Amino acid sequence: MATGRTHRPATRSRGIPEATVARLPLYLRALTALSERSVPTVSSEELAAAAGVNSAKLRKDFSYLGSYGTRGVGYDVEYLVYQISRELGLTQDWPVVIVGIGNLGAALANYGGFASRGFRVAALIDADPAMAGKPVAGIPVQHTDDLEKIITDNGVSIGVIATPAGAAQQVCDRLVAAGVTSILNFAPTVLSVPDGVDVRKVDLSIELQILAFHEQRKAGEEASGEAAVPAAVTREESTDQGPDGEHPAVMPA
Amino acid sequence: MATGRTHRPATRSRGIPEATVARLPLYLRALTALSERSVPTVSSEELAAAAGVNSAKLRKDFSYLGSYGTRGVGYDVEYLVYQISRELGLTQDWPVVIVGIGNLGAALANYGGFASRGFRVAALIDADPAMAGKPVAGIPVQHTDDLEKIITDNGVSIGVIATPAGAAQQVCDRLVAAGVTSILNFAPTVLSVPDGVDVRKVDLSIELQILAFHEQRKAGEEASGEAAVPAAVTREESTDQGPDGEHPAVMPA
DNA sequence: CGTTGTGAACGTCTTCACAGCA
DNA sequence: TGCTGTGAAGACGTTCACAACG
Repeated sequence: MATGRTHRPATRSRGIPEATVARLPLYLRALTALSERSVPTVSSEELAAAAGVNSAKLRKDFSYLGSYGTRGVGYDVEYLVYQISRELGLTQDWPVVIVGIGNLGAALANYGGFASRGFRVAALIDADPAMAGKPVAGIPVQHTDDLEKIITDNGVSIGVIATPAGAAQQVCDRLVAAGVTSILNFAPTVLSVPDGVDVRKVDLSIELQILAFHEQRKAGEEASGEAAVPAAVTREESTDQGPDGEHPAVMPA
Repeated sequence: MATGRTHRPATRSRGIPEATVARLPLYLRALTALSERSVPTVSSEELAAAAGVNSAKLRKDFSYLGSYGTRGVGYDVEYLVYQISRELGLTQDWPVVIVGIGNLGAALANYGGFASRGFRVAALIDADPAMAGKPVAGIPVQHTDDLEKIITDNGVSIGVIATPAGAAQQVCDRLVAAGVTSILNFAPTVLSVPDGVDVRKVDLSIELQILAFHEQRKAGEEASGEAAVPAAVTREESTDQGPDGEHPAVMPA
């Protein structure tokens, strides 16, 4: 068990809302696609459709960044790409280390989506001595012993943990001690980090469990009068919900 | 561009809040760990710490499931494991197909976290004829041509898409047409699905971009009076935020 | 005229604080 | 007494609807 809590008064100052930040990469991706097709301007309606959100939300999001649109016309694609990139900090280069080069770590190392944004895989690190020196995605794997030196030498501030759950906290502690202040955690563990360090987690099995929950709901209601939906096409995340009266009978074990 | 929108009035009926559903897997994992250590009961405070949330939130979450605790004592670990599993639909077996057996797909096939919950990898599917028959994680890869038959024969309702972005929508359409109603999408694309189909997406580069945003903020404020924090340990997601006055000067391209 | 930018209304999620119960 | 369960308050996020403006 860890030490004291700092209570964190959630001083969300005059910054961009977290929900908006989480959508900026989506907009950026849609805009990049438009840019590649040499589309010069785009309306909030069109861009929203491409990003899978509704247009009011998109306009509100953009309003936090500034007034980058032209009334009656829309947004200049190139300009917006630049502004969002800058806001996200992607105009600079972020060296990243990946720790744990198993199946997942290797997949991450090979993933093209990193390099295309400002991320550069500076090093791959694994605890298995047999892996050392072997190239994965063209980058030689280095041993965990050298973790601190690798972080320092490369000025790494973002680390990706793709180790088994048991090793994750220890790796995390070492990353943080060496100067990493942002961590993307793929291991199914809750990481304890000092104040000022950001952790985001991606848990594959959690996503499936959430789907299972909704799937179960659907199955339980298939007989209900509901089938009258005209099979229209919506975008993403339907979170469909027919009427359901009660909790399914609470009976003690 | 897709067809009409159905507007979806967000009829979140008398169900469990989505935010709560998203945390149930976390509680379940923490509880499973306690169960393995044969801990009989746990307080909201302890369990909350183990799951990385605060205790008020946890109690509120559990209150949506029913009154499963004992005042003055806490929660019975085994009983809660059962109740949450049932609520999530994990007491039944969910056959899952993974489409796109590249680095990521292989990592997913090998991921132990699926089998341990109620998920069973029923089939691996890839478009590359050279992959056909080759076993990955002990399961022979099958060709995309047989997708519909595989779905039907195995009664699959949950599909995982780990293909390149370009193939994702097409694969999605075929999955849905064959009867899949829940999709976990790893491809960096917005999927269009009919009403009643759930899509959840995991985008590795988006998570990194969100980290970069916060990282940039930290760097911009390092000189501010702030360093006086007593290095206390908090849990997860600090979302640290020092004071920041202005948007960084809006200058046209 | 068409589209942005935004106040105001609304809904959802989190946190507080304490009554109620074992 | 100690911990759960929950109303009430507050923060946050989304949507509406329209004024502002190129």
